[in-house]
Amino acid sequence: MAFRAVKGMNDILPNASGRWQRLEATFRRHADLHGFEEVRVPILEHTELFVRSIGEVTDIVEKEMYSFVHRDEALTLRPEGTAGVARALVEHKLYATAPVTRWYYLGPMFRAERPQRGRLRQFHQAGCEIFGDPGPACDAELISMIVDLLTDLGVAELEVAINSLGGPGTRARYRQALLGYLAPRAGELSDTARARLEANPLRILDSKHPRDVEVCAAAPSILDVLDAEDRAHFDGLRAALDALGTPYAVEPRLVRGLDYYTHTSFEIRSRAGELGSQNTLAGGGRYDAMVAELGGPGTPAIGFAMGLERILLALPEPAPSPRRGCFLAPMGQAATSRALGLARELRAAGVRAELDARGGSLRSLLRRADGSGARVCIVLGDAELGRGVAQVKDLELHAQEDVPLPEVVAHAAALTGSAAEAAS
RNA sequence: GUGGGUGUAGCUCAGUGGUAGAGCACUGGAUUGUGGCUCCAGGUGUCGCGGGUUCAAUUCCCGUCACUCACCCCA
Repeated sequence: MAFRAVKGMNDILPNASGRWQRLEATFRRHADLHGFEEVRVPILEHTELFVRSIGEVTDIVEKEMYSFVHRDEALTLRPEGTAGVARALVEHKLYATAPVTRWYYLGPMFRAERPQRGRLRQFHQAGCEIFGDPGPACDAELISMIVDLLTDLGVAELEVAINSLGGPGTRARYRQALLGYLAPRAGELSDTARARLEANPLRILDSKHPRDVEVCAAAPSILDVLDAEDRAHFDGLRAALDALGTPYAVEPRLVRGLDYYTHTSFEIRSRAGELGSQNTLAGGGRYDAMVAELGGPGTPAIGFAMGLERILLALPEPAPSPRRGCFLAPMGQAATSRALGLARELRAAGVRAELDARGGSLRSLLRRADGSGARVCIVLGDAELGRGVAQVKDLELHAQEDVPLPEVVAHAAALTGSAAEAAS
């Protein structure tokens, strides 16, 4: 094998693309139902955009971005979707057009991490962003939408975790409190956690390292230092989730790795399917400061992204797809000529039609027809041509009949059920 | 980036210090034109790559690469 795909960047072959299409269609439907419209932004952005929005000392920016300089321009393959979408909002001044903007996006993201189950270097996210609504009702609606969407798809064993990171003042205050607790215990922390002590102590809270978990168990909770406004928002979120009937768990140590979150942050996880330890299906939160940071007016915002590969891993095995369309099996030169025209007519009538002109015995032709997944096989040999008919076989019902050539299209359309779809 | 596991047919895997197998898949056939089940037949492998030990390596040793799981991180 001379060439391989780049590590961590997988092909999605036709045997899987059907599942992707269903997943994407379901996401689009739910997003549309909630009033979101699709926005498509570039995969490549100026490196500085991600540094500014995601945060300089985050792992993503420090070591996971595909960055390069091209003709004096520092560019980066997007590691997440929110920054580009927020940039587009500001660049086109769309905050001035409507008080609230609801956008969704879909597409590949890139992070240079070591691949493992549920973690790729090129992976796909679908996400929604709401600009201009300070919440917390819309925060809850977003979370409930994800739960509905995943449930609709068939993902089992969902759990919702929520937390509040408070506003900027709260965050600074909590940072000090946490540092006050952790610094004296630095010796008990893991190496990575200790290294993070100065730069980003909050991140130590969601370490999975047993030592860190133990140390953090008794750490002060951010929920205890929320100010009145933060608390009102968080209480409002909980009340709205209760009103929606969406179960959740409060996790005071839920921090997440992007610096831009304020107030609400959340994660949706599952233990279902073939998910490994990477079991966060969707995550998000409020980022009230980002739009201003990118040069726009102060605009509250919230959003989430979900990992499509992970959702696919969590999904149960799909039912085998039903037989559909026609397989044309001509035998001989004259029959092939006739079949060519027939196939074109079928397609014009909205019937999926596959022509196999390779010839062979009728047995092998039928085997191929069967293997193709077609509902109907149209056999056209010298005997049929001589009588002006085609043999139309229903591969599912094991029924067959000779049909006069002019009626074959209508007959096949009826059998495959394609006519109605084509007409509507 | 750190640690563990695994690399044999298209796929899933077995196997042995003496140059390799099964199942599935694929293709063809089973009274000269009838699919799925059944039966028969058919083929491919640099045994990941490089080096070492040995009369002899797919098997043992070292290195390397790839894949994979976990940490880390996050979707």
